[in-house]
Amino acid sequence: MTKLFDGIEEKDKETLFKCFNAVKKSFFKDEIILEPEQKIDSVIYVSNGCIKIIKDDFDGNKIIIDTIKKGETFAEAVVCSGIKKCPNFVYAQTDATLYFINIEKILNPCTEACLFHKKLLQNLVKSISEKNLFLNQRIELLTKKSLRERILIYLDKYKQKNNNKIFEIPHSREEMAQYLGVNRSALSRELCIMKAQKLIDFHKNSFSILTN
Amino acid sequence: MTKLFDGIEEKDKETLFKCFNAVKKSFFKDEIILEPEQKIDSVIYVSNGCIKIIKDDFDGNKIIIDTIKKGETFAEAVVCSGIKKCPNFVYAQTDATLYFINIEKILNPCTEACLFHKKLLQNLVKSISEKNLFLNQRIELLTKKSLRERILIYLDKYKQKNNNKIFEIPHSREEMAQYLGVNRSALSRELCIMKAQKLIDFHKNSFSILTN
DNA sequence: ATAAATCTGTTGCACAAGCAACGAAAGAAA
DNA sequence: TTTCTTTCGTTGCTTGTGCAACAGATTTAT
Repeated sequence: MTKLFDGIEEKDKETLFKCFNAVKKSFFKDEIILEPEQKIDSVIYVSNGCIKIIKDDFDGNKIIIDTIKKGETFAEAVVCSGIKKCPNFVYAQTDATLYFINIEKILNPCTEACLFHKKLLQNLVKSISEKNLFLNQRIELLTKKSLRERILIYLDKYKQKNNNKIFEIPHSREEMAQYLGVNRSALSRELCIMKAQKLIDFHKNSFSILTN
Repeated sequence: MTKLFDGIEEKDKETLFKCFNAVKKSFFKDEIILEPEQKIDSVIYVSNGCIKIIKDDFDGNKIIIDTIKKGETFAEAVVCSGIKKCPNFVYAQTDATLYFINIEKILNPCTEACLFHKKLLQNLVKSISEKNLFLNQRIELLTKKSLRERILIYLDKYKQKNNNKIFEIPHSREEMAQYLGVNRSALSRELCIMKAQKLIDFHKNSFSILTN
């Protein structure tokens, strides 16, 4: 995935942040950064630490939407779409330092000659587009009716990514179930059936697909 | 939804197309415009007619992904993401005239003084972002386990859009089922049960939610 | 090392929803 | 009008998967 500041060096970031009048804020572990419905008009850059985005279901279920790590940004789509209301809770997973960069500053040419502005805009477009494709893939998966189909699509994705017979998945079973939109124990059951039928093999998070 | 040329007048479009060296092509009804895996590096503007994007399932199921009408563009996300391979079939639903606009031309500042370039870039970012949010909403819906929940989320969406007790939905039952990721007859069954339980009411495509 | 907590697999049960097949209603065509 | 086509509702049957509850395994904390 392309990041907003890809291809821009650390020292140049400083220049950009100044040019953008970016606001620096620090948060302690578990502190709330944003709440649902809160107004937001900035892309947020994680300079240090790690934050998590959590969806609070009506039913009280808390689902981790995403984890944003050092050097990454988030909220691009929300602020660029003009909605400008935070759809989820955002917590600090660790102590964290963030930069809030007003989106208007990014979208409008800077008065000073700002060399990296063009690159930044292109990164913005590219990263949102990539996210878009990712979401499309997930929708395709979620519209499959059988759990087995979903599992196979999921595994195939990580097989291609690792490009190896044996590959690692980055999720726990619970997370995987969440991604596939199914019940954890049902997932566990189906995985074991597939293993018994010699369709796949796995040990912990190492998987392989046994096609003939 | 924001369109790529929102806020840009017809006569100015001409200027832009020239500035971009856009390629004009015409297609007859049912002609194939793009095939899966085909290389693509242009955003496509539908100047006349109407085209449809169709996903060809391994199983042979054909699913209409989207319909693009006169004045709209498509393929933004694919070409901006750098994938640059068409993921689906694209057909002409009617006779159609299209403009192919190379994405590099859009992303890079024009040598000539092109007044609308900035606006165009901002539209691009906004429209992809909006699409992004739309996809997120759909994912949220698709991860609901019960059909009833999905129906209610779906209806609520169109209720808010129409902002009226009685509102229209833009899908046939088959399309609605496809959007919800469920079986059509199961959808029909559940809708009627909900009507019997006085949770909702509907006649053809007019719906209302009977909350107390 | 021991205890506590978390993660993963296992199983029985219930039921929501898939599927197929058909008929009624509505709309289009002749 | 009549006929054909498409859409929608209806129903019986079947099954995949949700859910709950527990057990074993693994990891983390004390």
